[in-house]
Amino acid sequence: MSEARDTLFRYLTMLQLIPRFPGRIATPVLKEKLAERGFKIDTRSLQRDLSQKLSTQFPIGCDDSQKPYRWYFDRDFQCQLPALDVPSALTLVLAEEYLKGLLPPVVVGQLSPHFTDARRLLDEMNANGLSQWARKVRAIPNGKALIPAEIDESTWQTISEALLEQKAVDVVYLSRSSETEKPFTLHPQGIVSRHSATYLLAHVNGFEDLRQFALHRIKQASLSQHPWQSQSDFDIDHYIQSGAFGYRQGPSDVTLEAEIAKPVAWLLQETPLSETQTIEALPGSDWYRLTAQVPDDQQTLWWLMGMGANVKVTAPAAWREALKKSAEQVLAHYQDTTLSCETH
Amino acid sequence: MSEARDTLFRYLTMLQLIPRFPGRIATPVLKEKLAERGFKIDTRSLQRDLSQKLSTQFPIGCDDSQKPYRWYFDRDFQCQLPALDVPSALTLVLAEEYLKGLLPPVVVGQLSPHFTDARRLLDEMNANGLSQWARKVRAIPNGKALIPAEIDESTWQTISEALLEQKAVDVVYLSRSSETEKPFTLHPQGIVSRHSATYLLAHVNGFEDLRQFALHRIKQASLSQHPWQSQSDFDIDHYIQSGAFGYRQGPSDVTLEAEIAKPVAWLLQETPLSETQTIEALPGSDWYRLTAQVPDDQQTLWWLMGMGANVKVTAPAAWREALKKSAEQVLAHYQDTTLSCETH
DNA sequence: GAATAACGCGACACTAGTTGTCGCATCATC
DNA sequence: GATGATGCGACAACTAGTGTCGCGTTATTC
Repeated sequence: MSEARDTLFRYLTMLQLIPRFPGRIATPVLKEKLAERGFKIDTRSLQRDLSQKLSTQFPIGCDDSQKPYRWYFDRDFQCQLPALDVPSALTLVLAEEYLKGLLPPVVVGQLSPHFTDARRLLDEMNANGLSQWARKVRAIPNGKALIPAEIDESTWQTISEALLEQKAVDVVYLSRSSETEKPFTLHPQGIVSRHSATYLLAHVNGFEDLRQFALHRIKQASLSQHPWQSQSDFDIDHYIQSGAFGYRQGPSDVTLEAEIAKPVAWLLQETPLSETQTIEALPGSDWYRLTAQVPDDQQTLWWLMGMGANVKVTAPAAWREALKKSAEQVLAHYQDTTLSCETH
Repeated sequence: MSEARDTLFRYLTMLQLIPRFPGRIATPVLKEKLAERGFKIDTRSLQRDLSQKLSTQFPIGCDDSQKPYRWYFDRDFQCQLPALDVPSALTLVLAEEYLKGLLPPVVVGQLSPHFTDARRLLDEMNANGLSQWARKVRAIPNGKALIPAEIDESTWQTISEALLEQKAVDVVYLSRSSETEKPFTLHPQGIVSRHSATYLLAHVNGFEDLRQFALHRIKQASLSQHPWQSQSDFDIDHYIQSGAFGYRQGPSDVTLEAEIAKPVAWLLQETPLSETQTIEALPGSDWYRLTAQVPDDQQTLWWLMGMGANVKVTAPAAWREALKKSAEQVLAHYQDTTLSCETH
């Protein structure tokens, strides 16, 4: 940085200070921020740089409808400084495929400059007769992909800003129970994304208890004037494990013991259930004995349930009973049409 | 670009041409590439720019152990041109949490410059007494997260490069069946990431059939001298749907009809199974009737299975039978210890 | 609604940085 | 050991960046 008088570096700093489109920055504000960073420069020079140099070389726009002009980058412009390499671009493409099924479209859209950058790079290879990456890469999601709930772009922006900058928000919320829209002032404490829905954890203004607000049921959101109300001892992991999202989790891991069929054994050998897993063949059959320290949570139980007849849990007893009971109940559903309760 | 003589723009181009650390670029090569892009400049100027301007202002290193000097960026340097905004940074943090459970660590590491960039931005807010983002954001994965298989960094780089640039690779592969390491020359056609494992689809040199190679069982990989052998009619979606990954999928969607318990109804109202789903209350109970067009695939069946007693499928009949049979088999497993086949 | 301050912009002179060229030293390659 | 490629210091010509001033226009304020 030395004398901090280097033009190139100042330009780069300017480019970093100019936000992407929904945001804008006024000339005097820019001057101020540059000064903070050691670039004390005449207003005139700044104006020249913006209107003659940067905006001709970069996709930078100017809102000149009111007098302190406001500058912004094109919505989807992005420039990686060390350009993306091929492996990173491929990774981004894979990441996008996964995330599309997990996060609301708008949230993934937040990253679109990154993804389009990767695609552009791969497309350019394509121009040289290569790649066709889109036909070569697939991500198969880990479970059934429900359709992520739609949320509003400005909602996401407001909420995430409020959460991270510790501000309160005024929202209009469509309550689950009453089906009516109500205004609230919320004090955000955390965000949890689960399945395909995303929840804000917040206090309602004036109350002490923490509540969940599904982002897709927030109809309007804006930063509030209220001072932010914090909960000093809030621990998001503790909150989740206490069962707030339907994921009870025992305080410590449990030892899972099960007999598993061959395909499951193969699967687990490659992508283990946990760090401490052991698998040994059961003599005289195609089955294997699995032992693993796993978290005592709903996820694991569901996974076992999904394995169906390929897994036979012997411990812990609670899971064994849960699986059995679930099977009985399922069977009961179908019992009335077909009489069958045979063992095989 | 106008005269293409603009210094700032040329500097930026240089910065984009200099790769991150494992890669390097020699001065004359850089000159050549700049010329391609319209910056015809004297070698001397280039040398000056590198050693006096860029490497003093940026984390750029120089390997001067042999004479055409080679330049590279610090391994983890990254510079977003329009800097990240808060919502994007939060999204990246969420994305990282999800991807950590889905992709091999090395592959996620490929994106670490992006993630560290986001974390740095949020940490800087923290310095102003704000944020503490790490304690506020969680992603709960969609299913049981198996531990992603480890793969080698250079393996990922080589394989992804080979796939996208249409080159053959020489690998040493630990075969699943024989448990011995064997050398192969592979002609990559695609990559599929599923659960927590990633597979390369490729022809073995001299053969016509496509085989799957788990990346974590590739012990060594290097670009091969062999010319790349393509399969013109290869269609990755068709390949997956033909059942290659255990995901049989019927050619078209089926109509799912089921009775679902209240919690499931709530879930599906917010994050639907499909675009065409309808849910209506069943009079006289807490149950609902669900109708939806869903893909005829294993994923959906697993999801239904995971719902256990909260879902009672009435159509298609094949699924109904599959669920029933699975429940019977599971029950059979546990039958020997507890006698029970009651309906309740 | 008029005064005042803020902002954008053209012009100009001055300064600083950039560029190509040349010469020489060093290193890789054959 | 010769040849050619590369790095680097120096220098002069040139280009581009900079601050200042003045004027016209646009917010802001009382």
